[in-house]
Amino acid sequence: MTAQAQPGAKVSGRAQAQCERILCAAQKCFIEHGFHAAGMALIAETAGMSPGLIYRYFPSKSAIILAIVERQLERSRANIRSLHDAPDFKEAAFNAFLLWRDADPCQVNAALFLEMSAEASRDPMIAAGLRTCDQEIRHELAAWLSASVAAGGKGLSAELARVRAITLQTFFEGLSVRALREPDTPLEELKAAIADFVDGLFST
Amino acid sequence: MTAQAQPGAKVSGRAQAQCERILCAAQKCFIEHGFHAAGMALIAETAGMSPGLIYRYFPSKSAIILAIVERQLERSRANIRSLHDAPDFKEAAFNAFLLWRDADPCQVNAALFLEMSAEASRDPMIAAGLRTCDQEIRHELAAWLSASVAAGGKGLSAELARVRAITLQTFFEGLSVRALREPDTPLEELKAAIADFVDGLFST
Amino acid sequence: MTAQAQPGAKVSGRAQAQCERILCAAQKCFIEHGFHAAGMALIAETAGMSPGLIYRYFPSKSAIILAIVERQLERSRANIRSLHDAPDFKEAAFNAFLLWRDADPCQVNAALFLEMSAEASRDPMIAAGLRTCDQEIRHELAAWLSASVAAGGKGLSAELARVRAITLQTFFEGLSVRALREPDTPLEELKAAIADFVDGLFST
Amino acid sequence: MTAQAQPGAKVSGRAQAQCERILCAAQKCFIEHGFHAAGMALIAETAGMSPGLIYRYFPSKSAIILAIVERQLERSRANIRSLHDAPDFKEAAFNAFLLWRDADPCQVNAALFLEMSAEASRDPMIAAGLRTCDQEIRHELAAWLSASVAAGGKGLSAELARVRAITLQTFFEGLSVRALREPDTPLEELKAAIADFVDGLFST
DNA sequence: CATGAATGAGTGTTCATTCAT
DNA sequence: AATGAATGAACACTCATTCAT
Repeated sequence: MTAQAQPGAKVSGRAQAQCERILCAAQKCFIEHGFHAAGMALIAETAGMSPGLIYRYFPSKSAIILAIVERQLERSRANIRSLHDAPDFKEAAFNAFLLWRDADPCQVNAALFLEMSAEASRDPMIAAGLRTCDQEIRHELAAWLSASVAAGGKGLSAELARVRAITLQTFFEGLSVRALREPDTPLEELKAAIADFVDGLFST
Repeated sequence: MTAQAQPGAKVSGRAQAQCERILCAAQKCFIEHGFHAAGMALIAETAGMSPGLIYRYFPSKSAIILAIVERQLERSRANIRSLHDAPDFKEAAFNAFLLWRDADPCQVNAALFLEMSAEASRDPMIAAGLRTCDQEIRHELAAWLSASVAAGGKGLSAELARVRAITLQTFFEGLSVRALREPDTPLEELKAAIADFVDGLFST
Repeated sequence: MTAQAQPGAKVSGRAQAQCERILCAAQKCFIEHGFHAAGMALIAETAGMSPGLIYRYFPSKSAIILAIVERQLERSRANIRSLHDAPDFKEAAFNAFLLWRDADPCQVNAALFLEMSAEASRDPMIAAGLRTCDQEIRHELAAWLSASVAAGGKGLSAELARVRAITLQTFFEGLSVRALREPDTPLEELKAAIADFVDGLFST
Repeated sequence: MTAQAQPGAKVSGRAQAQCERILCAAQKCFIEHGFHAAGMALIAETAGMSPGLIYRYFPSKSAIILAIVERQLERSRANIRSLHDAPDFKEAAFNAFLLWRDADPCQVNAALFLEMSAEASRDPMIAAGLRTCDQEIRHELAAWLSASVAAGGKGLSAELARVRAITLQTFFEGLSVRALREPDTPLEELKAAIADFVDGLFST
């Protein structure tokens, strides 16, 4: 019961807490200024530490992005799993989008999502990380779509589930772009478009 | 009526040609290396001129992006208008995506599209340009959707046309993200997803 | 006759002059502060230009050292060839050492020589450059030693000439070390040691 | 007489042991990576202690080099004294060089020797230390050279002994440079050059 | 109109040194 | 006595932009 209090965990806890501080600060800076414009000095200042200290925890700037991607993977998985219990998918999708758009600075959000996607076209490590992340999320989505209705799923055939997972993923990624390119789009319009999309797919 | 009678136009013609050369070169470089990694020196070399000369036609690197955005607007409008004559929307959508993904260097493509979207979150001028572009495209789409079937349209009500234009736009933007994050996705899978999406929206 | 005035040579002349300025400044800085302690900013300031401009002419700091090494090679060769006409080798050797020790900042001197040797143990490119330089100088020395007395040489057998070239080279390199480790050694003592060394080798 | 009776000495003994560990580790690191490339962190790790602890025994990185120089002085003296008993100086000189070139990590060797010499041109404390070291070694050499043949010496006059000590010292320093600049020189060539040098000096 | 040499502020990263524990 | 996390001032190098020619 007191296992959490063991000294080893304590030490590791300190390091992990520093990593958290750095990742949160980096996310905030990347969102506000973009990946290239956010210098290590700014990230360090935001994290309340010196630039040099960051390199004790991450070997490079790219490694920080990579860590953000990997951290996000688990969060996305949790979000998708929560769909199993959602009474109305249309509502759930809209709420997910809202969270995604206006996430607190310690969550990946739409802006950072695009920033990372753009960076992937240059940095192979980031590209690989994103690819893995996307695949896992798609598998999770397909699992939900092919689960029986009784189990909170949609009861689709395995084949259709795979295709529709792509369709859903694509549309949600499109929403991220929308949020960035026309941030002042009225929410009702987006809600209507989401409804239009979901109704079409799951109408039968 | 004769060209010689308009010396101003002649000069303007040359200037416009230079602008074209710069914009094409810049697009090529941005697509190949990304917005930040493509230096002005590379753009100048690609355009076959000196770096200094670029600044005679564009006040800054951002201004070049802006011009690319605006130039793309007209092209997109033309693309959408061609939908009126397309026999099968599903097929047309897939072909549009292919062009978009593998565009020749003088066309905006998926990679550049995301690059610009990400940049917009920092540069207000680019943001404004993209917003205008998106709106015009959406209006064009809505016009097509609400046109009568006889006129090559879809005969939707004005209200539904507006919503569905957003839905379509969102999905296509999502396809851009897909193309960048998982470039090796089999084309058949994407084609199936596009079909899944279009079938759902226009099934009735 | 006016070939030197051709425009091509003029342009190349400008670039070469800049290279010279950089190399001279770098040599001065390396001698005064050492290779690592002499920052690019200091070299640039010494050369009367901005740091960025150096990189138009040399791709890296190491490349500057390499260029210095290569430039020195030709100078050393010329020095050795002048031995053919020297009436007294003992005198010539001592004078060569004096020049070497107190060279003007645009000549490699003892301090820079050691700096480069030490750096070679880390930078393989510099190591390769120095190796080539040493070999060429040794060959030049051997050629002089095996030339007939009538031709200003020493008339040694080819085999002995090769060995003795190493002996001479080694001793001269030792003089560089001496000049740095005990700079206030009386010149007469060094002159006596040089005489002792030369007398021994060429006594018969 | 008992160690316990001298608590001060005990403490000093521990401190001295720590100093030894640091010096050996530093020498190893300097030889393997060079003076500037060997960081305090690496030295600390090699010595099996924390970086901070080193500063309890040495005020700076330069102080470590200085201590290495001083420690080497005694070792060199011992080496020279062993010449008294050497049957063949030529052989002894070659063996000394081999040891010098491939010394175990707790001995100063050729690479470190040059590293220190180069550093001396900047750091006055190191320069002073090296100067003292060189003088003592030269005196030791001169003493051997002027000792009677019966005593294992060379029986030179005091004056010639002083000069020849410089000659010998210079040549050996030159061998260090050779070892670094052309490490793949065949040993036989160096042996021949050493023989050439020694034969010349001691031929009569 | 056109050049390309020149600028200089800015980048990610390193490392000798310090100090709270 | 000992730790190792933390500092911060460097460093080599880049690149959008300017300007003398």
